Amino acid sequence: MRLKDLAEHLGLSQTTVSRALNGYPEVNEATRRRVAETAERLGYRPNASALRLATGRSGAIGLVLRGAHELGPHMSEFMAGLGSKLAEQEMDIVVTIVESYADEIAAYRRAASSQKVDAVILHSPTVNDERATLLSELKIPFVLHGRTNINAPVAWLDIDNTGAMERATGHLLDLGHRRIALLNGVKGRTFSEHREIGYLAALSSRGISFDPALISNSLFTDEAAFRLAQSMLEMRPAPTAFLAGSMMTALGVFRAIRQAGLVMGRDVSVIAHDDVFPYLNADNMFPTMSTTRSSIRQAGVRVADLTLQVLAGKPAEQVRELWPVELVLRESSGPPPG
Amino acid sequence: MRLKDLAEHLGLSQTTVSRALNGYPEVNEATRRRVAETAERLGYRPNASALRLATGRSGAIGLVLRGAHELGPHMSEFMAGLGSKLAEQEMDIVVTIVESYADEIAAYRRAASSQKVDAVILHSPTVNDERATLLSELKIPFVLHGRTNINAPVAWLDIDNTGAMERATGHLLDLGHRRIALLNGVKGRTFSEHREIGYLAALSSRGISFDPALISNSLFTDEAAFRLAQSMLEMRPAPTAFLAGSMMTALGVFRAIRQAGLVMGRDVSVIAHDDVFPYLNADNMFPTMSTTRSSIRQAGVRVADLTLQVLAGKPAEQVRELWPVELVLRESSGPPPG
DNA sequence: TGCGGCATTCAAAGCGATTTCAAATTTTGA
DNA sequence: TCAAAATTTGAAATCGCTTTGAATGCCGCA
Repeated sequence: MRLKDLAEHLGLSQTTVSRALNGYPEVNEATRRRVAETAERLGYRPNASALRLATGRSGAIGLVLRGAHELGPHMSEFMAGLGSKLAEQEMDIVVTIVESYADEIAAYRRAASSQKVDAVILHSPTVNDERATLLSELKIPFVLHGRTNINAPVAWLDIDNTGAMERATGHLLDLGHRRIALLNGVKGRTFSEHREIGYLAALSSRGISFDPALISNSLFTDEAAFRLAQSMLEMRPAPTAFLAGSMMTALGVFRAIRQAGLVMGRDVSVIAHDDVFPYLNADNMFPTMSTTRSSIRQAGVRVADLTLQVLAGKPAEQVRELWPVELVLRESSGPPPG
Repeated sequence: MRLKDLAEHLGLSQTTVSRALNGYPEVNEATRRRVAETAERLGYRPNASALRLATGRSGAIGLVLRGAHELGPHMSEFMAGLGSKLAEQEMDIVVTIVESYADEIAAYRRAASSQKVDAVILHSPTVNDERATLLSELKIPFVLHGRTNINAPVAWLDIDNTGAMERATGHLLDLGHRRIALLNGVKGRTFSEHREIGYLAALSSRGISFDPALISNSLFTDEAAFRLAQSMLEMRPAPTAFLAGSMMTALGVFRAIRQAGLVMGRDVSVIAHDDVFPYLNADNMFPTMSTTRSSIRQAGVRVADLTLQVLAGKPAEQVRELWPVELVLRESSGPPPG
């Protein structure tokens, strides 16, 4: 069923039918109703490719992911938020999986020249993210989930990682902890750097020196966290508290603590960053987990909003949001033993 | 940079340039090289919408997800596999997030009439899945991840859930367990039914009666599993073994066992189904987890393959694959106490 | 020399929508 | 009552590509 068929069926021109369906004013109300009713009854839908070619808009936003590590639980939560908002505008997400960084760059170039998507979401940026630079050079509208320092206006939404870590660390210090381990994300990512800055700020504001051996950088997997926590617990003096970068990390730390014959919340405190996974709830852990909490799904919803604003023409430099992070204290953190 | 511009730049017609780039035979080798080189140098890429309109192919496959529960860790692993294969063909995944079942149906209808995607992947089917029926009526090529019973040929790939559960249950029975709890997926899904069938088959083949109170159905979340396992452990006699539907489920069971003051692998055995998450490894749990193991990411890769075959014209009834499931015994399972 | 055959190239017709510009019809106002 | 204005409709151009069908030039062979 093409527009042409529908028009013939109605005894009208394509022009009029198109206008009727798209809500243009210059069409008789009776005609419009008749068109709408018939289109509905016949199940007419404009051909997506034709519509895109004619309008120049693709009705989709792009997400380029490096398969192995990036399409994990964080990304899927983020996508869930993103998609739920985009669905309201009948837009969808075009996911491109790439192997390498080079492929990722190529994917963006291709996206630009093939006009496959109207905008792109960029995530997990590095401190000076070349992809962001590339996207602005290519003039592809994009919104960054996170922050980066580049010489171009960037629309972004980020959470206050620095503030979150500063408060969590400060809280532990105030409880009397002196050796606090930071299981941070991979080096070079802005959020990792920000978290480290917050951590260091809390220490230095209380005049406490820091031990580089207590800071580690890794992926947020249960396994990596277990190994790191285990080896840190063998240090003498051992850390009395851990800051875990994600809930997966917390699971690994938890395991290491148990295996060392210690009890979380009594012998060792843990505060984890919680991106609010529906299937892994800090409140339902045992003991319940103290967290710095910020919903990544909500962030996805909002990033979708911002993307729509950017597409509507709002200048990138006016699109920036920094979200506060809650510190939620539960059983896994307390004063150090002794 | 349009084809027209490129053609003018080269002093050739659009026809020749198009043919040169698309590898048609009737073009001079020297010309082809010149075209290819210039296109590369100028960074020409065909406009995706125009190409799609002209060829009738959209270069994308669709995935419709109900936001909240479906876009979880399982789906993201599956997508990672799917996408890595599709990327080789420069195809991408169009993700549509919907709220309700009605929205999902509408999304398929829209996909059909707008020709937004070349094919669709259907997942987590029910025993008689109406969506599958709809898709075959709409004549949208699709591949099912899982199985369903409908009156139409369906291309599918599934794992042998029945066999897996039968073996796992049989193994526990042979170790001497008599009260084995099954924490199954939600009722109505084919995989849940298959697992229950396998479970029951193992019991009945050994002449052991089954207690319906030991079977539960829920989402695969840590929280639901915890609650269910907890209440089962309060039964008298309590189950001495658990079959956990996923690694998330296993985490909840693990927690319930601990909270009851019991030790996993000694007082209570657990065998979990493992979809092989890179961030949550059965080998790295404490104790290490016995599992029925089948990589969901690999399944994604293969489903992509099958989809391409279907698009190439292979009849759906010839596309069906049943994958065996490994039983991997580790520390979390052993003979019952006493 | 003339002609069929081959290798190349091109002009133009789609693909299915939107949109410009013009035409037809109805309403309005003096 | 009639011209002007407003309303409503339509023909045709356009978006950027592929593909059909025709044309061009060159070669070898009788």
